[in-house]
Amino acid sequence: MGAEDDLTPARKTQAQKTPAQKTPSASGAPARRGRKPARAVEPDDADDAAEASDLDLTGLTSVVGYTLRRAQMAVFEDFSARFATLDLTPAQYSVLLVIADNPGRKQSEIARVLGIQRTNFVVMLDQLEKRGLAERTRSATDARSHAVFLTKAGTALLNKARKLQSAQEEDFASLLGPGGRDTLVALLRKVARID
Amino acid sequence: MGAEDDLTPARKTQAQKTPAQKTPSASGAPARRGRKPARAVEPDDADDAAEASDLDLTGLTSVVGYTLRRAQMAVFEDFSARFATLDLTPAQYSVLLVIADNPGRKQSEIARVLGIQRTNFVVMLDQLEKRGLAERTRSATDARSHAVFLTKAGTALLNKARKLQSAQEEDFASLLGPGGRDTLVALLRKVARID
DNA sequence: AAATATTGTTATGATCCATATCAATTAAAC
DNA sequence: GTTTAATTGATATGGATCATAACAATATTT
Repeated sequence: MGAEDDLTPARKTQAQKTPAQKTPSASGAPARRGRKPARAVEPDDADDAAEASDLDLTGLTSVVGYTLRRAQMAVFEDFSARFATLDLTPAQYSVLLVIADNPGRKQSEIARVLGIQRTNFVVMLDQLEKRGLAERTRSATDARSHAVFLTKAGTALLNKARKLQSAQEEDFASLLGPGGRDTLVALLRKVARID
Repeated sequence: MGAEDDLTPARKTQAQKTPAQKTPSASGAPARRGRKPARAVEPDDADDAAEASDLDLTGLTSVVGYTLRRAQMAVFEDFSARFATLDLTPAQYSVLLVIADNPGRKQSEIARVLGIQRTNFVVMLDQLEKRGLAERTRSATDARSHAVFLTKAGTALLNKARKLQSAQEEDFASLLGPGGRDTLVALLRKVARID
């Protein structure tokens, strides 16, 4: 594929999309036809954006799949913003972490455990290798496979990344309460069927 | 402009690797964050992403972002399998649901509340309209905007979908325990900052 | 030795998401 | 009331992600 694509640190990372909400069009339009939200459990509302539109979202906000997707998008965005200075995507971070914890394993093993197709993992590794963060070495026992390691630079970058990541986890902890974060992770692991 | 895509209702619904686990019991060992599983002899582990390899994943399995992503992928896959007969993607289901609860609203409103760019929403609506599930009507008060409604067929399909969706939620409830599902949704809403 | 499987790789297409741009229309400024 | 700005729907386009087919080199099985 070649090309000197990477090195572009600026992904998108632009967040807020609902800054201003014009006043709901008057003209006697039927504002709401569905039923009211009638929300029961909601500790903290007192925000903007949410009430910006008076659309009824109650059909979705208690659906696991939908809240999962929205949460993932929000967390992904937050992650990207934090890691912009390191120019690391969430996927790249996960790769570095797994390599660090499992040095010398085959490409296909790293890819599989992360749920990445080994064919797509090739390009990911290419990029990390091009940036001098990871390296492939030929296995002595199997000439087909490549043993994957982190370079010194890769380890150094990963350590910086770990700190940013810890900060994010702490923010989750303070957002969700003491055991809230742990509970969330435990529930998600069950749903994802990892471990 | 834009070719006809395909009229074939049968999308792709790629190879399903996890054919809907209806048996949600599976409450085996909860949250083992220890070392390797020691792997008892059981190589016929049907599932691919299984931890057939003894790689160390502990660096990731307690990260909110990673577990979120894996959970979302798993749920998405499960959803797609369940909804294959209806030929509905999760995104399409969410659109139908919001339209049903908010009939007559503008495209841009529906899109915004779902976090979809209004430019991308155009194509989504095109497809739903082509299938006779939704329809646009010109607003009498504002010649720019289109009021969106479900057709009879759209309502009928949505009702079928709701049942499948309820079944999925029930499976989550039995997988995660009594209040587990509700707790998960509440936590995810906080993280996603919806409501 | 021949057939088969694994590993890394390339190429390709599909899907999703974001941006720039545009025409029609409405709202706001003057 | 005319000019200017904002909104709405739409098209085109590029990037990122993901899946599949095909292939060469090597290893394993028969």
